[in-house]
This record gives sequence, structure tokens and C-alpha cells, in this order.
Amino acid sequence: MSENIYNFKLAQSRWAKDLGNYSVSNDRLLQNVSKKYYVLSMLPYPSGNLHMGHIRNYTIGDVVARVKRMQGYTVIQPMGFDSFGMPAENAAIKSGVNPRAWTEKNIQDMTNQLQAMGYAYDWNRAVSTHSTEYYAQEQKIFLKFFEMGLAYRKQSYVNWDSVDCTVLANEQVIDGKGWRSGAKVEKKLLEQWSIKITQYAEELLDGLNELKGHWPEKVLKMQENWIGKSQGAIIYFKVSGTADVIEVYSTRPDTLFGASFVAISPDHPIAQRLAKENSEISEFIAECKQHGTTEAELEKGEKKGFNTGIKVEHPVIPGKTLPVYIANFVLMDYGTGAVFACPAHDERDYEFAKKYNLPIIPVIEHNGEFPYTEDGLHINSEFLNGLNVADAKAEIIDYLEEHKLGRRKITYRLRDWLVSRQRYWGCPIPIIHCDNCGLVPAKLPVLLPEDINFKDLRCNPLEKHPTWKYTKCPKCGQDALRDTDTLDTFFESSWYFLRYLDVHNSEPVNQEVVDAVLPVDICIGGVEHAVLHLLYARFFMLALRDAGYITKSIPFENLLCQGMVCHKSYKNENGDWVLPNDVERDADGQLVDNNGLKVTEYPSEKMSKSKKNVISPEEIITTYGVDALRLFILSDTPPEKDFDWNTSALEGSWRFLNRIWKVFNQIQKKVQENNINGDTSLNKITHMYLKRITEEYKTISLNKAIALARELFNKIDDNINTSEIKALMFAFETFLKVFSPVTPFLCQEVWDILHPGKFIQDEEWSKYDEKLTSRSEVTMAIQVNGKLRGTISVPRNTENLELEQLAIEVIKNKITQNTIQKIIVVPNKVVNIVI
RNA sequence: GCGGAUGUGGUGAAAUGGUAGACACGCAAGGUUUAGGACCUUGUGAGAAAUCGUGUGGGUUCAAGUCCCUCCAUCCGCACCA
Repeated sequence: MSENIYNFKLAQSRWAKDLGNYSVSNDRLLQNVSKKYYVLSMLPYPSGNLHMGHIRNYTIGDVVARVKRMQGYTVIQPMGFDSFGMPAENAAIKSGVNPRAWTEKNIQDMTNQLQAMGYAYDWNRAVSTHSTEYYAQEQKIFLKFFEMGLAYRKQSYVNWDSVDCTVLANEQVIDGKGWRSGAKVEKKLLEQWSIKITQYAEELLDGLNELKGHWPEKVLKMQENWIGKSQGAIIYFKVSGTADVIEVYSTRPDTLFGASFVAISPDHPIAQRLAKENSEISEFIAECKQHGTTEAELEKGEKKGFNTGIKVEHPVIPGKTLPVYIANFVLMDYGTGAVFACPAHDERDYEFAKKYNLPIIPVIEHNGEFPYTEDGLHINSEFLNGLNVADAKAEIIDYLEEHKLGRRKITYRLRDWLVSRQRYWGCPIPIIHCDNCGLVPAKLPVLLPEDINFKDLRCNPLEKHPTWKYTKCPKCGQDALRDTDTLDTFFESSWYFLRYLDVHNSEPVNQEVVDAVLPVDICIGGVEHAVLHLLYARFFMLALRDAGYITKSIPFENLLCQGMVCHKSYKNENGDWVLPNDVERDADGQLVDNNGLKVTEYPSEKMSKSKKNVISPEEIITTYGVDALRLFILSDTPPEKDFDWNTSALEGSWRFLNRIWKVFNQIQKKVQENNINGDTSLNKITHMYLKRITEEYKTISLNKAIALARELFNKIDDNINTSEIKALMFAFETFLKVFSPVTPFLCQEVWDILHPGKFIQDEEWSKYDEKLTSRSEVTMAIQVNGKLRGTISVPRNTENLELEQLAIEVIKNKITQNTIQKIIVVPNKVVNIVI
């Protein structure tokens, strides 16, 4: 191999097998459980190709795993594939391939790519969620949830995606559109399977406290908002002249004396009933449905109401009645689907009252501007007068409960998790619908049929299958029908990290191992999963605990959300997006594409196929090698921040690897010359850097760890001709060890020459001697009134008195007056002279 | 509207309240090379200098990028949630 160019291709082919696999048996894991470390990178969907987002995610995880491993931890770092889901169906529809065959080919390809990257995964623990072995176990979990009442049928208005022909969870509706298809989501009344995640709302909220400081604050807040706990009251409003009562939910029951109307949702039973009798009302409701929830309408926020003519009695003001409106802004699935409005102290109520000329009655001391929503003392409120908002709330709720006019109520924004999907490529819901017995657990496993016309997977393929759904009831033996829906794929990704701990177990999880090993020490993934996946995973832990499968309840002790990988995007004058690789500058410096069309540059944003601002890892690996990519993707930017791709900076990483190779060859030459004499100051430097680098790895500040490692390397390079050979070797080998988690191939290639047959990944992390980590000579700042006026170099821990004199000497000529008022000495750092 | 961040050179970024800009990218000059690339050396916040510099304006302190208050800008998440 050339002395100046590191042959990464040779090194990669030589070491890929050894670096891209690392297995730890459960026996070994359990024996070392006190010093175990479980690194979990969120598993990918097997699209067939790793993209830069994957590379960043998995490189971070692999570096953490490798550092911990060298530091003596028993590390497990598994990988798997979240392999059910729409893309396989889309591929099938397009080309008629079997989704299974398509998926498994992709899994094979991606496994190869992951191994080539040198990620030390425990492939013995790999799971693919589409495998029978996995989803059959999942069906057991589902039936357990069914038995516990956590999985239940519910008729409700659901989010219907007419492109994917399926219902979606609330979490999968983004801006009124399907998260995957982008189709406008319609409301449809259907009976579907739901998971009673709301039963755990309080515990899920509570659990966030334990994660403080371990999970990003942002994620905790997002989950807190998503759960959306609010405390208030349900208040009963009697409908005048009938026995009907409208129950109203309010978080501001203290404003009850200021109520001027009641509004009910268009979906409220009373509204529905009225609609049957009154065509005007039914027309109004239909109109609400039409644009009730579209983005544009919400944007305008136009409040619309219909006065039903019905009156209700004010609960605490005898003789007073309030009109009842049907209003487009009242949601049926939050609270009770009915509200009372106090326009003086609520923005939305105020807007509505203005529009329909309803009274605005202030009940809190205000500044004359309405709506007034601040805290204040109550007025016009009889027994609440003089109380602030919090006290008045407590008082009025007590009063309502005492007089049976209402009750205290905690409401959550969190809804139950709708899991039915009218799709083929998912885990079949293992339930049989029997006319005699109702819902009956199916005999497991319920396998997906393979005799399907894959070109025609749209709209409920299991339903359309000629025979699959016809079966006998396991209870009574009569003809019955299978449930033809499959589970939301988030169901699979909610427990895979438990399955990794015993992938072939005949039960879903191996309780002994799970209880010993969980929680995962660090989970690494994109922030896009802050609510969906990470909330479901937390829920699964609680539900599986209550099902008796496990005893732990926290899935991930630490969470790292890595930032996105971004790149500028380019559009040519025809309006087509252009790949960065196809953009260049012409002779005039104008950006043009490879057809010579003028190109406009757009700001950096997340790499995405649609904007073509992608760089393929494959190309980078071919040109610069795996190590250069791994190094570059970690350099320069902290893991949690967005990362801007910069090809010339990547070349810098590549050049650095060649420098390492070159310096190594110089050191080898020096060893051969057996020139052992020289300066030993490198020893101290090495210990100093080792300490700092170790600390940066500990907090996963990988950009800083790398910067410090480069500094250490620069010192080695500077001292190569003057250093004593032992000190030089110690410094260089230490550098190799701390750098090997980042660039394992190069470091192994070099290590194998230094220590034939040995693997650097099996070496112990170097230990630093605390005594050697501080300098004996320090440079101190000399300040006048806090401003830098010079520096002095002195032995560490020089006496203050001596420092003061040295400092005065330095500034003597720089100040005109010499009335020194005070001198402040910070040992080894600063001398500040106050004049 | 609510919630969460983030503002530091041309760029990515460093700085337990104590020498702002480490480490890189880029750029410039020089060397080397048949040429280009690579490599090596030096320089690179502004300013001729004194000095001035961390989004704005205040405050605390011997000392503020860092702590407190004000405002501004950008990004992200949620959003008719009663």
C-alpha cells in the first residue's frame, strides 16, 4: 500500500465481516447485567436503500456502542426492519410483485449496506416485523389487550384517507391530510378497533417526570401537550320545558355568571335529533361538515352558529334562560360536545357573541378591553365576588357538586388509538365475528393469504379475497367471518425493542431478560417520532406490565433525537428540481444543470426525494470510503442539530484519514530507525486530551470529541521528529483507540500492522492519569477593569502576591493613572486589576 | 394564539461567569509538481492604530456569549380542546 494514500477499499474488504457484526448471547448479557449497555437505533422501514438520515442516526449509535464496549460494558446493539406498511403495497400495485418478496429483497440489500458501514450490530437479534414469527406473537399481544378490554370496537367518526382507502389515527393526520398519501382526510362513521390508550393518560403524563433530564425537553413538552390534561367541571343545563339536560364541559366554571349562551356541536345528539325535524338545521349541519375541518376554513376561523330556538335554564341564576346554538367550532369528541360561552372572558366566545349580538357580561375586574382573559377578582358573581380565578373555580365546583348541578371533571385531549387499517400488508387482526358469539379470538397464528392479485391491492384486499375471511367460530363452530383489517404498523414498532431480547421465544417477550436489561440505555432516532412512536412505546410498556408480561415500565432511559441532514435544493428554469450533483457553474459563474439550463439555488432543508436535494451514501462511499463518511457525518455539528451537507468539508475528512495514514508511516520509519531518544512532553499532552475526549464521548458531544482528537493528532504530527519513541507510540495508539469508534476501518488496518491479529475494537479504552492532565505552566490573562491587557506565562499555582506584581509589571506602561483600587486573582486563570 | 428552541467570522461551529472564535470548511500568499489534484508552510473577526467586537436595549458583577429583564428575527411542534 502506498505510504501516502490510504487504500480504504482494501481495508473495507478486509475488515467488513469483523466490524459489521457483534453478537452477545443472553447468557453473557445476564451475567454482566450490572454493566450492560443497550443501544437502540430506531429500526428503519426497508425501502431498499440507506439514506443520509439513516447514516447519521446509525453512525451516532454505533460510535456510542463502540466507545462503551471498549470501556468494558457488555453492549447490545440490535437492528431490525419495520417491514409492514404501504410502500410494499405500492410497489406491488405498480409491478405486481409479491410485497413479501419485494420487502425481503430490500431487507437483504439494506442488511448488506449496514454491514458495509461497519455498524457493529447483533444480527442474531435481528427482527423483521413482517415475519410470521414476529406478527404471530403480536397477535397474542392483541388478544391479551382484547381480553383486558384495552382493544375494543368503537363506532366513531374516523379519519378516512380516500387515496390509501384506510382510516388513520389522529396522530397520522397532518394539517387535515393523510400523513402518507397527502389526501384530504374526510370524517366517516365506522366501527373500528381502538386501543384504550386513554386509560393510561394519567400514568403516561406522570411518567414524563421521570424522563426529565434524560429525554429532550421538547419531546416531553410535545407529549404533555398531546395528552393535554385539563381540569374543569361538567355543568348541567336543563332544557326549558323538557326533561332533557345538556351537559357542558368547562375549564372556566368560575365564569358561569357571565354565561350568555350554550353552544353544541353539529354532531351532538340533540343537534342530530333537531336535524331530523328541521331541514334548515340539517342543511346547516351539512354545511359545517363540508368545511368544518378543512385547513382553509380553520385558517379564517370563521365562527358560524345556528340558533335552535331551544332555551336552557341557567344553573345558578334562577329564572334566567340562555339560547342554545349549534356552532361549527364545538367538537363532539372533546369534553361533552357542548360548551357554555362567556364572551367577556374568552376570545372565541367573544367573536361569536359579536357576530350574533349576544350579551357580553363581565364577571372579572377588567381594563375595559374585551375579551379580558387574565386573572382578576370576580364581580357580578354573587358568592364568587372578590375571589381570583383559581379560588373561584374551586368555590363554584364545590357549589355545583353540593347542589347537584354539576361535577368536577378532568379531561384529556388524548384520544384512543385507532388501529384498524383496511390494508393487505400488515398484521391481521386475529378476531372472528360470529353471529352467535360476537367477537371471538381466532386460533393463532392468523396468517396473511399469499394468493392475492397484488396489482389490485386497493381498498381492503382481505375483504375482497374470495375465501380467506370465511371460517368457523372457534366457540360454537358455526359459520363466521374473520376480521379483514390489519393493524396500524405503529403496533409493530411499539415493542420490537423487547423482542430483540429473545427473538425466537415462543412467547412475545422473555420476561427474565426484559426485566433484567430494560430500560434501553439510549434510544436514538428522529424527532418526527416524538409523539407517535414514542408515546405508543411508552403505552405498550404499561399495558404489557399490566398484562403480566414484564415488570418494568420505562422503555428508553435516554433519548437522543438527531437533527435532520439538510442540503440546498436547486430548481432549473423549467421548474424542475435538479440533483446537486448535476449542478455546476458555467464560465460566467451562473449555476446551470447538466442540460445547460439556468438553475436557482434554494435554502438548505431536509434532504428529500421530492426536492432532489439528496446525496446518495453509496456514491460517497465509492469515492471516499466508509470511514470518511462516518467521520464527516459526525464532525462539525452536534448530533441533535440539523446538519448541512457540504461536500468540500467531506473531502476534508477524507484528507484527514490520509494524513493519519501518512503520519503512521512516518512513525513506523522512526521505529525502524530505532531512534528512541527525545522529548517526553507528549505523554502529558496525551493524558490531557484523553481525559477531555473521554468526557465528550460521555455526553455524546461527538463533534467535540472529534475536534479534540484532531487536536491530539496535530500535536503528534508536530512532535513526530522530536518526541521520544515510547511517548510518540503511546500518543498515537491512544489517538487510534479514541478515534476507532468513528473510523473503525482505518484504525483497524493500522492496528493490525502494529499488533498483528488483534482487533482494536477489543482493546480496552486507555486510562488517563489525573495527575498528568493539567499543565505545569499556565498562561494567565492580565486584565484592567475586566479588559484583557496582556498575558503572562507562569508555573501552575504561583502565589497570588507574586502574580499581582507580575501583572502590575505588564500593565505599567499601559495605564496613565496608577491608583490601583483592588486586584482580583483567579488562580491559574486571570489577574484583574481594578483602577 | 399556545408551547419549545435558536441567534457568535465568509461557512459548520468551540468557549465549569475568567484570554471569544478551539477544531474544521472556504479563501489568500508562498513552496512542491510537466500540469491539475494531492501535499507542505504561513495568514485569515473588524480596524492603519488606539481599540472595537457574540441579534437589540437595559441590569447584576472586579469580570457577561454565558446570569436577570425588554424588544427583534428565524426555525420547529400543536392548534376552533371550551
